[in-house]
Formats: sequence, structure tokens, C-alpha cells
Amino acid sequence: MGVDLGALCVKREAKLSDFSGRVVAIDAFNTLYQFLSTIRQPDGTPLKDHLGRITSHLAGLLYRTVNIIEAGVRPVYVFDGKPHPLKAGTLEGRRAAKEKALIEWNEALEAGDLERAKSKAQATSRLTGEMVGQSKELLSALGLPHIQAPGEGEAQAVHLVRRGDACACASQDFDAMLFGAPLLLRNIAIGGKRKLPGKNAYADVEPEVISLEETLLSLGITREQLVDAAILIGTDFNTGIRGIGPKKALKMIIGNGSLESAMPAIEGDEKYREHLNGISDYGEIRRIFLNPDVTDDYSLEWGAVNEGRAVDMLCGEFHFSKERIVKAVERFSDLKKRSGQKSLFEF
DNA sequence: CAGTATGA
DNA sequence: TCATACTGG
Repeated sequence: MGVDLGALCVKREAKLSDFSGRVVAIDAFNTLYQFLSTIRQPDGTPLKDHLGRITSHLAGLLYRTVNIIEAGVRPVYVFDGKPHPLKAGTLEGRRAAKEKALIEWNEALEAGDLERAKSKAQATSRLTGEMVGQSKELLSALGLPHIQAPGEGEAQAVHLVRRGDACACASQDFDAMLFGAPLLLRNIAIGGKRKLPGKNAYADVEPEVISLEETLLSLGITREQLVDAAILIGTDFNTGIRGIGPKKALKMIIGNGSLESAMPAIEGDEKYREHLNGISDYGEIRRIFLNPDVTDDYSLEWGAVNEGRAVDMLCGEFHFSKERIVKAVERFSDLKKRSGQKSLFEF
């Protein structure tokens, strides 16, 4: 998902509790996809209820959110709206990749290769409208706000930060930086360990904060130039130019000042000339990132936890273990008692 | 992913 | 007590 700007960013290790008392705008789709991808059995099967409905997203959302709350952070989940027409190619590409992964998942299962099966299964993850609705319902039961973005969720999350309603965005995608997020939180999981794509090796993955200002300063460019570089590399809205990665893109933008000034050099290069259609819409893509479709029509209200509603939904409707869910939901209530407040989130 | 059981 | 393995739905 998104552009990989990892190599260009100034990162700093962080703890979730560094953001204690602050509002963090979380990219809901990105988070839910993460859960759908990782919360699976060794053979790749996701968690399902008695009716065969996938529940991985709900399990992940509940436990992740409890941990965020326990760190004193006030989460607001921001959901994607309508995708921009230029994203159609990316979405079609993902759909095709999922179809292929589904076949390969079954092949791996037949071959008895569990590791490959799980990895292929993860690539089949689909977030449905029903799952989105269920996730919103769970958040409401937990007394947490969620916001519906008109377009890209990340753009709306950044908008919250720019209006002073949140202090940072949380997402695994780097797109938030292109939208202008001053601070981007990545890896806000509790575990800190993640399986490496290689094999049985585990690497520590600590939460990290990326500062847009420090990144731009270290690169010696403006955000507009970062967006231009991203367009060359390729974004969700364009394929970019084959053969140009972060390093060459940056060099071209720094050397020429802007994408249009770099065009003669690109058009004059045989290698790149045939891929010009990959950046043909660059004016519109700039607009998507620099002047995104966002709304001020939202409210951020943290209410009390409705234990009964959360338990009814997860245990009654989806057959989660009552013991586990009650314990998790009570962690919200315990926090309230300790802080002596009616609601943890009252100002 | 996160909780829980296990066992050194 | 802590790292590792397994389970959850």
C-alpha cells in the first residue's frame, strides 16, 4: 500500500505512552487490513464465528484498542470513503493479486507447505463493507469516536492533526507524509516482535515516529518536492516510471527543482520515455496530496464504555469467549476507576 | 495481533 | 520470571 518512502525518512524510536493524554488519528482501513492479514491460524485460515463469518478484524481491533487506551492515548479511527478514480488501477491490481494468492494458498495447502500457505492466505485479505460496519459498531460500544472520510482516510487523519484535533497520525503507510502529516506513528503494536519474511527468524519491531519536518530538512526539499518524487516512484494513483526508485527520484527533483523541470531530462532518456504514461496525470496527483478531499464535518466525543453492548455483540453475535471479552472490556472500566473519572476521556 | 498456557 | 508455543473464532 502506498509509496515506500522508508529509505528517505527520519525515524525515531517511540513508545505508545509517549503520546499519553494525546489524540492520535488512526488509519482504520490500514489497521483492519493488518488484522485480517495477520490474525490467522498456521494454515492461513482467519478466525471465524459459528456461521463462518471472519472475525479477525474484531479480535484485533478490540485488543489493540484496549492497549492503546491503557497507554493513555485517545484513539480516533478514520475510515476511508470513496476512492479517487485514479486509484482504480491500483485497486484492480490488488484484486487480481488476491485472486492469484487464493489459488497459490490452495496449492500450498495441498503441498503441505504451511508457511507458504499462511503467507499466500495473508495476501488474500479482503475488507468488506460488513466488516467496516461491524468495526464501527464495536468502536461505538467502546465509547470511542470514529470519523468517515469523504475520500482517503489518511488525508482526513492528517486534516485532524492540522486542525489541532489530533497530534499525530498512525498508519503503516507513508502516504500520510505526502498528505502533510507532521508526525507519523508506525508499528503501534504491543508485541514488538514480528516474523521476518525469511523464515523462523523474529525481529524486534518497535513503534517509531517519523517527523515530516525533520525528513524534509534532512533531504533539503519541500513537501511539494517530496510529492513530486513520490509521483516518479509511483503512488496508489499512478504507476510511476519503471527504473526510478526513491534514490533517482530524489536526485531528479533536487537537481531540477520540480517534476515539470525534470520532464525534459526524463523524456530525453530512452529508458524512461516509454513509461511516461506512468506520470501523465501528475497535476491531478499533486492536487490529491496537496489539496485533498477532506471534511470539517465530524465530532470527536469520547463516551463511557457500554460493556453490555460490547459483550452482546462479540459474544452474542460472533460467539467470542465471554470470559476473554469481559476481561478485555473490564480493562476499560478499571482505567476509569483508577483515574477517578466517569469517563477516561472527559476533558 | 494479542492473550494464555507451558516449562525451564 | 521469562521466552516460546499455541489458541482464539
